[in-house]
Amino acid sequence: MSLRYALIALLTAQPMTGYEVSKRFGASVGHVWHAPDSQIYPELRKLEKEGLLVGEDVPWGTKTKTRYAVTEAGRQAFREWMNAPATPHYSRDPAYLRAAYLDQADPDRARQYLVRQKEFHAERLAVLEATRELLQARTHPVLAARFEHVPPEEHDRILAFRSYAYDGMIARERATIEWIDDGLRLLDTYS
Amino acid sequence: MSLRYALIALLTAQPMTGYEVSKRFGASVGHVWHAPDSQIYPELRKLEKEGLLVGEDVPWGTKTKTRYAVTEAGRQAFREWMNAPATPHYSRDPAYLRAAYLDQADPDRARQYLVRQKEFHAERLAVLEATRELLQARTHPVLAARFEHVPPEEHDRILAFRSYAYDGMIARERATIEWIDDGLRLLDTYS
DNA sequence: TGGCAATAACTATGTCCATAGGACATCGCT
DNA sequence: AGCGATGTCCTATGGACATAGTTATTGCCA
Repeated sequence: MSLRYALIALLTAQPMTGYEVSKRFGASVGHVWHAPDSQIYPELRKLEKEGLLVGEDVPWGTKTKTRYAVTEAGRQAFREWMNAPATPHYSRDPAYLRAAYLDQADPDRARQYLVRQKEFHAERLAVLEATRELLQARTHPVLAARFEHVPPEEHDRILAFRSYAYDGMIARERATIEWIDDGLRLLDTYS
Repeated sequence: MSLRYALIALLTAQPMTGYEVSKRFGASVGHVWHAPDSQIYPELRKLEKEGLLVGEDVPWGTKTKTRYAVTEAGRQAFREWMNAPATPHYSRDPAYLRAAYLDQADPDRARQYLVRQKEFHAERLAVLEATRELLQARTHPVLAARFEHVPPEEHDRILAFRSYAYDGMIARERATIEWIDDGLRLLDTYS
């Protein structure tokens, strides 16, 4: 259920075609809630059918593409979702499952695995930190587009919460990397 | 794909019926990889059909229930999975999405939301810490069952990696709780 | 011994999501 | 004018997962 709100959130910055959504998604809300094209396009159409988005046909070659904009109903639905009570969420991270049974793996493979994991998380950390910089500098394209039609006195507040989300993700990545280092040390101890 | 390995891992401790699996799951591997009954029962049958588990019929009233045990093929599949290269994993936590747009929520609702989230995470933290204690004391039922048929010199190693997984989850919960506290402070600043 | 709670085992249904594509458009080059 | 690279838009398929049930058995005690 979160994808739809991620899409609405993105489209409140500015109207976009499906392709633009799918591109910008990956560099903004997508950090926070990843989704592939194959989910984005159908969901956009579904949201249009439900009246949370309006699609405007734009000529494209001999065909047309659709530019989506958020409707008032869409804004309302988003606000309701934001104001809804919290629902518990089960974390399901395969890394913990593998970690728990790392004693069963070949120690060298286990080490390779952890090193690779560390690389993934280091890369993600770098992307998150870079994006956070862009936000702080107010040059992030989606944020900049949003600021163009939002009164300046709200800018700080918006920026503060966007950054806050990134802070959480960055802290998590850092903690994960430390945890992986612990795992490598554990492997050294027990092999 | 992880559920099946979580189930195999659990069943290597001792053979169990579907019901036992679904109960014990929640107090062990389930912390690491949550799954409801409706996924567990079909997956067990699928694993049996693939030969990774054997089911033995046990009379139960006028009917029978099935007690599952891991086959050698099952152990092998598990080892292969443990030795496979790491695959990236997209984190998808609705909490970050909501956090990013908390400026859109009614401040009181936002505060309620964060407080509730904090409760969830505090509860989960308590469960994880308690389970970790049980592991350390070697009184955790699943671990105890496993130790009965595993040579004593391997006990420490197994315990170390189980604890390691819990350490990671505990660290994550602690970090999340701190992050939520930051969010509450942020709300105070901007409202 | 009849009833009721707790235990045990399982199913149905729909949505979410990942993997893997397919098809047309535009641009720059030769 | 033709060709390939890249950009744009979208689909098909199956498995994973959540929510919400159903049916049978056992134990207990009034």
